[in-house]
Amino acid sequence: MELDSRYDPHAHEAAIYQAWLASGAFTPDAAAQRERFVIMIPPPNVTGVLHMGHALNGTLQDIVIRYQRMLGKDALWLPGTDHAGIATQAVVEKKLYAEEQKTRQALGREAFVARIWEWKELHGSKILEQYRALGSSCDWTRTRFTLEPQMTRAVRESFVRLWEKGLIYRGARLVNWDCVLETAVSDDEVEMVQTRGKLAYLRYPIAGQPGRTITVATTRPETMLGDTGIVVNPADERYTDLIGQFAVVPFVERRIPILADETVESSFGTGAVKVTPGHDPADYERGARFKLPVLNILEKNGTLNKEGGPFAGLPREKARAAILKQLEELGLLEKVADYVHNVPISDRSKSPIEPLVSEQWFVKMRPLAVPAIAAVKNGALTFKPERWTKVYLDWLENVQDWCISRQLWWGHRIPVFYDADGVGVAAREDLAIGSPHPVTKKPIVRQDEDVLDTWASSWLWPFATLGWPDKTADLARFYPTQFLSTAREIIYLWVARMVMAGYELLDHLPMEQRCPFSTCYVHATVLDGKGKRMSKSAGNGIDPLDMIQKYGADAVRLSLVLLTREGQDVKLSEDKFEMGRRFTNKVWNAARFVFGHLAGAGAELAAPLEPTVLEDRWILSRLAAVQAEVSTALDGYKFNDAASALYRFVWNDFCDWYLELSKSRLVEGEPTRADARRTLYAVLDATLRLLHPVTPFQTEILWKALHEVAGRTPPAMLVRTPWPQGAALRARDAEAEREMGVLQELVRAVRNVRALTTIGERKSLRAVVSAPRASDRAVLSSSAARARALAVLSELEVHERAERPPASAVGVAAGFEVFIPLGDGVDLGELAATFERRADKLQKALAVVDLKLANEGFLRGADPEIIEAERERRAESARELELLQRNLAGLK
RNA sequence: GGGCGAUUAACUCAGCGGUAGAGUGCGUCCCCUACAAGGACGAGGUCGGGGGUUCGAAUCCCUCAUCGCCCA
Repeated sequence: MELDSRYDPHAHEAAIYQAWLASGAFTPDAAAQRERFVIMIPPPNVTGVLHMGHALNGTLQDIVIRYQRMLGKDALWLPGTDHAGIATQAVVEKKLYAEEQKTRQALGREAFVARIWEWKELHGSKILEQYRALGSSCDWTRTRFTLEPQMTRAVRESFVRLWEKGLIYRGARLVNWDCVLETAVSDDEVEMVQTRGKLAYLRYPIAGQPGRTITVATTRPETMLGDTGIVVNPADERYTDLIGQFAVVPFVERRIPILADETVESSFGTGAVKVTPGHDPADYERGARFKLPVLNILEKNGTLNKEGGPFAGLPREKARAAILKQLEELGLLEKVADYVHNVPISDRSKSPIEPLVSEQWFVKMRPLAVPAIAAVKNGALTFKPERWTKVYLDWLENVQDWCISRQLWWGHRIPVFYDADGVGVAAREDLAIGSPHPVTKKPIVRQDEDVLDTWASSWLWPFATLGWPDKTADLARFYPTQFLSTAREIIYLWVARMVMAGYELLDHLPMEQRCPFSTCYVHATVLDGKGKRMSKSAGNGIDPLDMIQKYGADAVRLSLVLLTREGQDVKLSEDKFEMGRRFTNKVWNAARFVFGHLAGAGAELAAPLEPTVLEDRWILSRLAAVQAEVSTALDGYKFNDAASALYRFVWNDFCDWYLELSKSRLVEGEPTRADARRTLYAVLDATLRLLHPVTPFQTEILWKALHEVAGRTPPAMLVRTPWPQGAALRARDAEAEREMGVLQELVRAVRNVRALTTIGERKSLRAVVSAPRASDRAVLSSSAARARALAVLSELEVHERAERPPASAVGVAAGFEVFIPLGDGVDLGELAATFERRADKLQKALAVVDLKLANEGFLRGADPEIIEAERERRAESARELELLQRNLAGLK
């Protein structure tokens, strides 16, 4: 295979992905009886497009699943999408209106839902295709959708079970109401948007005290029509005498009580607070405490209803303006001040949410929360990073009942059927109109119109996707799962609910097997270069597909992982992806080099690897070290540690030193050529495996090429090749690492001299080393050829003690000097300046160490090894300082 | 209002009790048949401020400041 000198991801990615699919590598082997490892994808919205958060999360999951697969586990990453009730309905509704000027009502429920399905079939797999572009090794044969028939069965089963246990009830509650889409929406579909608004100060006359008023401040003046009380802090002297009196709401002339409430903050507004239980969550609670009536002043579309008195029929914005105007005319508007506050905005319609009391279905959450709380306390569930445990627990310990009904058409229709008296019953199978009500025996007249919140299906995701409620083979084999990676904002909405559902519904399993996943990894939030959250509305997003297009999927994956430390947010700008591209190009070229020298080596490679040459022993030792580092990191989901260890190994050890050292041995006739080739082959082989979870495409291509050039048939695609471990690796070799360290010091010292004088890079030099330590001399003598090659030396003399030849430059390493005779006319000024700086630093370091070693407390308190290390360090520094100072004079 | 996190080189971030590190950027030099998307070398930090614990603090504790996120 001829390889370009530049890595071009586009030339290969699509074909590689197809080959993976064709090989069936992503589908766990049905016959296998191995340990399993399962990840359920957090299902993205069908309407969604891949954003950087998905790309990061997808990368992390893919790294885990590929690693586990290579470890020999039966690995399953199950993909799918979420029907995203309100979002999807809104998309199609908008499209219908834009293209045909039709409302969904005009079309009718059945036809409209059919339209959504059409849309879904056409566009619903887009985001999953984007996951493929990233390289995700999902088992696409098991792709799920939260609204498919199997999921509907699961949803109905769960609903009926909860119903039968009395955990589902219907009631009037305050919910987030979207007046445009005319549905309740969940808290997560509401965004708090900081808004410059107005704070209006309204005067309410006091009943029976003509001329006297009490002033309340509000950002939503129109809600005054629903006021049923006023509260003041009992300690607030301004209002003491008014407590127990009544105020009169203008326009509707309602008498409302003035009550004492210690929770009122006297510093806000006027210290007197109007209470509108029908249209404000805090007031709803306050009203409940004081048993104030709940008044609803709004129609479902946001216009004022008959409670609005003179303003009935007006849309809320118009009512607000009209009320302010009329209050002003009546002298009841004290003032209007500018005020910055948070306004709840519906994500879907972008209209302000109105808290509204309406009849909804609820799930009692308290009983479900109990085992979910126990799960983290008994270790069945672990969060990473660990601090998210608290967020999870806080929510569960204060959990509110869950409003599961939505006034939408797209979703799982609530399986409750009513008789003529309105008595409802939940049923697993549809009850036909006219059939007898199972309890009352009267004919069924209708099914509930509402659908369920999307989370009421996605909370079943970890097991409904495997066939539950049926006891399928998949369910038995793959539940519970091991790893869930998700965004922090859905810890309660989704994570906590899945845990609840697992414990509540998988009652055929013992308690310790019910938790749907054992590790919940909360990944970083992706921010833009300035530290703001990426969002479509802010327009500061970076499209991952653009980046994949530009830099390649591997580069995007690697960059994301290198940039994201555990649990910390990541600031991303486009240029960051260069890092990944450079690295993939580096790997590519290193491999090209190896391939170039492996051609025709087939027979040689078959011999066992018995390294005797220093650099071979050294690189194999480094390989063992990086394997251990990467394995430990991945076992602990420390993606950044794994990627940076690989980055350093490939670039700084393998490319910078090993490949350079191998060059002179790869010439025909060199005695250690076969060893070098075998080592190159072994190291590249293992390195590709170690890199594969992070950069799967490129390593797969190179894997194939490596085997081709070696004249071997790869046993399998890299994707299903074992992780290098055990006997596949050599043990660490401390002696080789030490010796290599000495060689590297010499080479650096010579290069340093070249750079700081005008000698240049290529001129061959004679070098004389003065090395008092026998161990250094031994290494340098036996490695003279290596040193000559790397430092471009014509000659290397090694002495125990050598005098500095006249007119020579000098390099100083920790334990030895290297003299380079130059003849006259070479400027050594810069070299001298560097020596001075180094000497200066060493002197300071020495002073610190001396202070330490003179400190009795240190000698008494510190570990003996630490003290020993400090003494060695002192000696080393002193030696180096002496060498620098001795040579400094001669350089001037 | 409650909670969480961040603050280390010009930038982005590692390090989290015992010699301050990387990548990018910057400067100088180098196209030698793996790679100029490269190589070599170098400059550059009183680890946000102030207290405390300790023989020893970027690292642990307290406090302040600034920025960000979540919840109410």
